[in-house]
Amino acid sequence: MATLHNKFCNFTSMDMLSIDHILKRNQLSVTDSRKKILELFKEHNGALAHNDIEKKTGEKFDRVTIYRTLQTFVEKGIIHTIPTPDNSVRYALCKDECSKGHHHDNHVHFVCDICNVTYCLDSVVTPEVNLPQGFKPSLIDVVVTGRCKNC
Amino acid sequence: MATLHNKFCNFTSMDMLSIDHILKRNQLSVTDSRKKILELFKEHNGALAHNDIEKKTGEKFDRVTIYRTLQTFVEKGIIHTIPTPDNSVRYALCKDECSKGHHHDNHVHFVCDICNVTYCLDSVVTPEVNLPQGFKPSLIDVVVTGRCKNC
DNA sequence: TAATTATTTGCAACTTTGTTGCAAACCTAT
DNA sequence: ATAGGTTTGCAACAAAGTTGCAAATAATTA
Ligand SMILES: [Mn+2]
Ligand SMILES: [Mn+2]
Ligand SMILES: [Zn+2]
Ligand SMILES: [Zn+2]
Repeated sequence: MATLHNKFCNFTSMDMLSIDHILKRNQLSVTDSRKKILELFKEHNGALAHNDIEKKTGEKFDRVTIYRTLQTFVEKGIIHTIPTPDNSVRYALCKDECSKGHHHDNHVHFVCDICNVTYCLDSVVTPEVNLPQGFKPSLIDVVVTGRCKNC
Repeated sequence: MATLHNKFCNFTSMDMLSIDHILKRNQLSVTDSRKKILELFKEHNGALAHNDIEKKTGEKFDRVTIYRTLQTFVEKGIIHTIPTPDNSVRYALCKDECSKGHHHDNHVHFVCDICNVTYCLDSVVTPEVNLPQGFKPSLIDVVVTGRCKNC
């Protein structure tokens, strides 16, 4: 397996192919901004906020483009949103099962108070909740705040 | 028990006293804006966003005052915040056990997709979550979205 | 009750975050 | 290589949130 080595990217060619593939699979044209933002999600182990992406890409892309790219990715089921107590939307990569308008990210999220990293705890399945009579759930978000394993 | 009847308020004198009492108990001076905002929370059965309060109070108070009042109330444990998937902070009255810097609102929240009302489901206690090794929870937010009992 | 002190408010000015329309640039397919 | 559809960046705007400070209000003291 060949490895690409330029100063901007420490991805293997397989990773690159997979990024292109994710876009194509979702009928999205392969553009610089979409590739770069997907790369960021792949290399960053945790969730990213709009602002994180803006910083990590430097001045490379317009703010509007980032907003639109994130929207598109959410719609296509490539990333999902995570509500947080401090009310800043964060985004993380979906598993392969998610698709256009159909998310299946039924895992618990953890936001570290100290390092501020947001984890997708894929192994922790969203618990059952017994709602009062008449309430019909369609989505359950569980966000745990505390001290993470690295802090 | 006497009842106050003017066009602005359908509160009993007991309610009014209790509003004053909540403020005094928390070492807050009793001002028009604080009384009015607390009143809104008492009469509205559900959570309110900053914007709801701005609308319901008309032009009566400055936007900044509302921001500061909500902050103060959260700090004192009079209201608590509710994270929502659409990322608009909402606030709801705490039970009496909450106090300065020490919230005990361990109940599930429900946001209706249709009428958009946010409920504190006081009877539904936050479920246990088994976190992976090394993660120490300090707060668990459970937000359920769906169709409410009135929709 | 009146004067004094401490707290809160409103305003202005500003920053950050998010939205929209449109022409130029880019990607894809022929 | 070209044509057609899509995406991007820009500009202009709207909404949300923050800060400093002087004036107004509430609490305390005399
Ligand atoms: Mn996740
Ligand atoms: Mn609540
Ligand atoms: Zn941490
Ligand atoms: Zn409803």
